[in-house]
Amino acid sequence: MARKPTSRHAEAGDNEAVEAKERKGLWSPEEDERLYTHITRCGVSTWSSVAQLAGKNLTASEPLLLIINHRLRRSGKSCRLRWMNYLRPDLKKEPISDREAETIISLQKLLGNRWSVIAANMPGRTDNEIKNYWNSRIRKRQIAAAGEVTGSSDGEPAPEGEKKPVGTNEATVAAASPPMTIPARLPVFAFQLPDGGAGTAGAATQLPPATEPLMNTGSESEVSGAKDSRDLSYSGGGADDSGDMIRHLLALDDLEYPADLLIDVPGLLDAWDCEMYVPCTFE
DNA sequence: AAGAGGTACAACCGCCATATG
DNA sequence: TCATATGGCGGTTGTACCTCT
Repeated sequence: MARKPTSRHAEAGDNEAVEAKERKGLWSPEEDERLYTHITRCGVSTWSSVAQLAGKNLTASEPLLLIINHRLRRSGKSCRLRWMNYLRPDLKKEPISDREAETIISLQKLLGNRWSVIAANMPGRTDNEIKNYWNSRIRKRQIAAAGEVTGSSDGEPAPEGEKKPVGTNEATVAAASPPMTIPARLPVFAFQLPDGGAGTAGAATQLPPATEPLMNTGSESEVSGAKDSRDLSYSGGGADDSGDMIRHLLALDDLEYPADLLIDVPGLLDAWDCEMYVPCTFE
């Protein structure tokens, strides 16, 4: 949710002409536009160069001072953060769904606070977003639930703020009552077998647990590979909704399957949302 | 209506890993 | 091999906004 630029923006803006210092604080719409325009047109070589060049698309005849004034006085890190967490066109704008919350809980249990890895398996979501969600909602609820278990709580209901933003399943799982339920295959990728009709959605549960692939994301190249594969996730009821297709959820280590078997639809969690596989108990 | 307190979220900070010269 | 630059990550903070009293 974009917040309205605050007075801090105006103050900073007033000083822009005379102050060449690096800016901090919330990004103004103008800064966003400059950064977005620059990256979509020119891409990113290095973030520090983006910070210097964004907004510099002025003619060579522009006075130097004008160029400087239009330049983004943001650090490369700040530019990267803004792009990754807010401006990227593939980001989902809608609130985190119940299913996504369940995924977050499951993956956090598996991986700990490796938010970037968790985010890599949730297309359209950023590590920052997931981290914030965890810290502001799920963790508090778990703490509250733990308090109830130990009897230290006076039966106080889960922290309200929970105008029920997430589902009851999530609340149940978050109640710190193992064994928790997680999918047999983490919903990373989906594909369609060529011999349609030879199985059911439940077949997914016969595959081995997918704990390994997520542990294999040690290198950045692997992680970026996962990003590239996001378009391959399954959407129940797609164009070819014959109903007798076999759809299996794949994990990162299953990518040796021919690419043409992969169904090109957006949204990793669509498969989850369509309940095309059956969760199983995981110790 | 106004203030207090809570929540959600954007952004910063510090550390670490990697790349480059 | 070392120094420096850069990018990435997780933890944390600051604050706009919301809800309650």
